Amino acid sequence: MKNTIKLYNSLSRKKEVFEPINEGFVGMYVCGPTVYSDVHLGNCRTFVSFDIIYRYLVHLGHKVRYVRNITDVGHLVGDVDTGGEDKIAKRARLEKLEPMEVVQKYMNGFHDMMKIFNVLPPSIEPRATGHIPEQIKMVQDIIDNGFAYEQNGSVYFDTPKFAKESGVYGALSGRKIEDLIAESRDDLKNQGEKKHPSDFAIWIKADPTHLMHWDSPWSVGFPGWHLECSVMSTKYLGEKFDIHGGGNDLKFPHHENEVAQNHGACGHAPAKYWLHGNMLLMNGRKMAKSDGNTITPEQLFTGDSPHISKSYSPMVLRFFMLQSHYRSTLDLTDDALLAAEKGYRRLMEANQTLQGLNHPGNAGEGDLDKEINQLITQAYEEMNDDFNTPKALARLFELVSKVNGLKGGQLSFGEVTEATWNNLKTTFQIFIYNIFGLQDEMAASDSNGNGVLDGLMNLILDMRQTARVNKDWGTSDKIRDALKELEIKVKDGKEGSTWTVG
RNA sequence: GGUCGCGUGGCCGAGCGGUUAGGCAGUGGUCUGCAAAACCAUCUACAGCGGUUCAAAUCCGCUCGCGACCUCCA
Repeated sequence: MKNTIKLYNSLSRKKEVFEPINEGFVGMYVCGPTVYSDVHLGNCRTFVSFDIIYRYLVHLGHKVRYVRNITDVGHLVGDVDTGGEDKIAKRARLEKLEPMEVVQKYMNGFHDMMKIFNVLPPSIEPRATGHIPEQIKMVQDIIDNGFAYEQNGSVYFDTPKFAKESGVYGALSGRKIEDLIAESRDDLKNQGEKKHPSDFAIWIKADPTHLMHWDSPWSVGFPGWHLECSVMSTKYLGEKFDIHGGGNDLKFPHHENEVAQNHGACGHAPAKYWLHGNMLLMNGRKMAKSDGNTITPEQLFTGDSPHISKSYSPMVLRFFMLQSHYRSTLDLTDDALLAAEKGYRRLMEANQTLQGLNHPGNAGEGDLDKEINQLITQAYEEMNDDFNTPKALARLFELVSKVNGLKGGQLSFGEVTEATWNNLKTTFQIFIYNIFGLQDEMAASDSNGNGVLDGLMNLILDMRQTARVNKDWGTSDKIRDALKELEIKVKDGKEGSTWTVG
């Protein structure tokens, strides 16, 4: 199967054929979280989106080095000029903890949540504080190249100069250089140490009370936000790498400034393809920590929120996210989650059916065989087209109907070859588990000794079957109703009854 | 104010010039002791007004509504 991927490059604003810089190898950098508070759902959506992209690239056989950073210094609340405080330092002050304790605490929480959502860990997860010498070096390089200046111990990136000389500033976020330059007139009074309002700090002199600081040629201070990503992507992926990803809201200023820094230090752009995930909305508005419009993952899992009527499992959320394209906004509502939950179950149950159903052999090839193979091919084509998970999912659901039809006898195995059937089995496993990264939360048995449960259920369903054969409907219905109370659903099929939890 | 994007059927959500997206919900059937599940069929669409085209949800213009970024955010 030929798999040429097309992906939407934010830089060119169009879909491009993906051609790795080094055939067979892919370098991908995704901006990770600033660990100053609990992760919220919006973050999770971004990381799930890139997890699927990562998984798909790996599935296609690329050797992917996936770098996702942890920002643990430099990210300010507000702006340098207005006395912005480092987010981690502020939190440390408020919680009376060491900054590194804050970092550890929320980083652990972040990792736990990623695991809950079945997001694979990156190949390298570098931290800003672990790369201070490298950041100092890059600041120096940028100064040496004439794109930064020192001012009272802080170092600022000279955006007008860079914009004029490189012609690339603003290209990613669609900002016009003329507008940036023109800005200077109006905001002249508020620019503090900066020569121009759009200049940004790459090294910040720490005031004496600041909890995190390092020696540098300019001052005892700390690196500016944006710099860590330029430094760490360069260090682990090289000056030029394939994919840089992140949330839409990072396009400006974060990514724009990152590009500027890389240019300023190395003379060229860092990433070939820029991918941006779109925002998770709630009630039609961006879900953000900064205002109240938010729901935590924990609240979703427990149902403890005025926005939802019940609890939803992590995989229902993951499925919900798969149903929209990563570049589209996704509106979280209770109705949508309810629908996603049912869809998720239908998919997983069909997969259980599929895996447990063996081809009877002696079959020919018919239209159905062709349809199945075509749908499988299409599912891949959808993924190749800018990782279109909703469309790929749609193809899978069409296959679900085929599987159920074959199980229920509405469709005939006589039209499907054994090879196709086995291919279908494999394809489902690959898509559901390897690519989409879903987990089967309803599987009857898991690691902790559910052999006992299986045994009990077999016994109970066997007794109910006896009652049914004897037309003792009272007993059989009583068993079914009682199990339903325990959240166990019994489904009567032609070859006996099956059950699912939840 | 500047920049960008969006408005699809009861809900979510694909589509980007001509074909059934898909999920959930609804309706009618099949199956079933009944129910559930499953299968089959089926009803609600492309914000409004113009234009381009043989053909527009899809391209262009205008109007209305919404959102994001421009300040910390994934």
